[in-house]
Amino acid sequence: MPELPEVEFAARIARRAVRGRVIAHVDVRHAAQRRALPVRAARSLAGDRVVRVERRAKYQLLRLASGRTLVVHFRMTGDWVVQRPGEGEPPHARIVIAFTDGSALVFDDPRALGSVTLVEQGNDALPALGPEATGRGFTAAWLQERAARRAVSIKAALLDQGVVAGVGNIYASEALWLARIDPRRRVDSLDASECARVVAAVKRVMRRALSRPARYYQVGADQLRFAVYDREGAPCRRCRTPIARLVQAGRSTYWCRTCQGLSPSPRRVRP
DNA sequence: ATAGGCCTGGAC
DNA sequence: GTCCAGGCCTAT
Repeated sequence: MPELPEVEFAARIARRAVRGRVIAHVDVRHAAQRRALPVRAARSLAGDRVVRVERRAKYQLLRLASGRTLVVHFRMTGDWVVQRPGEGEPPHARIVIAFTDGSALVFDDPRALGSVTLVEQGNDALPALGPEATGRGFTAAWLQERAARRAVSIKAALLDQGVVAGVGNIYASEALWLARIDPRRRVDSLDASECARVVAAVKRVMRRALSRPARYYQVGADQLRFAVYDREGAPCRRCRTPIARLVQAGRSTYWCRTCQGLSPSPRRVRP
């Protein structure tokens, strides 16, 4: 589900639910999660306190009073469930962070691909990341510089977290449609004005998503949220051409062959 | 640059 | 049963 806007939304939920609370115990319920958070590490969390919750790209950082950091990544299907005292657990509870007041923050993750890791004070909590997709540092000049002589598509470049952080497969397609850029274009073939269009479009789709707190993505649900994603065969909102799907680097890309053609000047048809 | 792996559930 | 899925890492 989650790209930058959804993770931001989740971080706000976590912030409200856990800031200042003292951890009673942390239970790791799924063997796969134990690779990232071994039993020893989980056990060491008892008695620590969450002092604040930050977000960077698709990561959430739970800063602890001990100076350590819990780094959370939702991957495909992770999410928080806030559990009040006495409430039951969600069906796919993978990691339960229980607090001394009886409440809990539950990492719910059907596919169990997400991760929670404990990073000691002084160690890097995160890998190298490009500027935030919504940030001032993400500019046409930056994109062009990072794209120089790279033989990847613009679509793949947008998914590269070292180029721009927080964009995922859905909003990459959405942004390229908005910018009217063919997703198959080599990123180093974009000129300055095309880069500027892409950057503006990424920021626009991110901000739009941030302004409507849609927490979940569900296949087939709420088609109105997306212009092209998961709309193969449905009419383009600009020109009525059926939306096409292609696979790039193993991921689906949705696009409009007319609006996003390699040649300039797409025709526009009144809706 | 691409395929495969991690996992499970839902759609078909 | 088979195929597909919003992410990211590793190996080829």
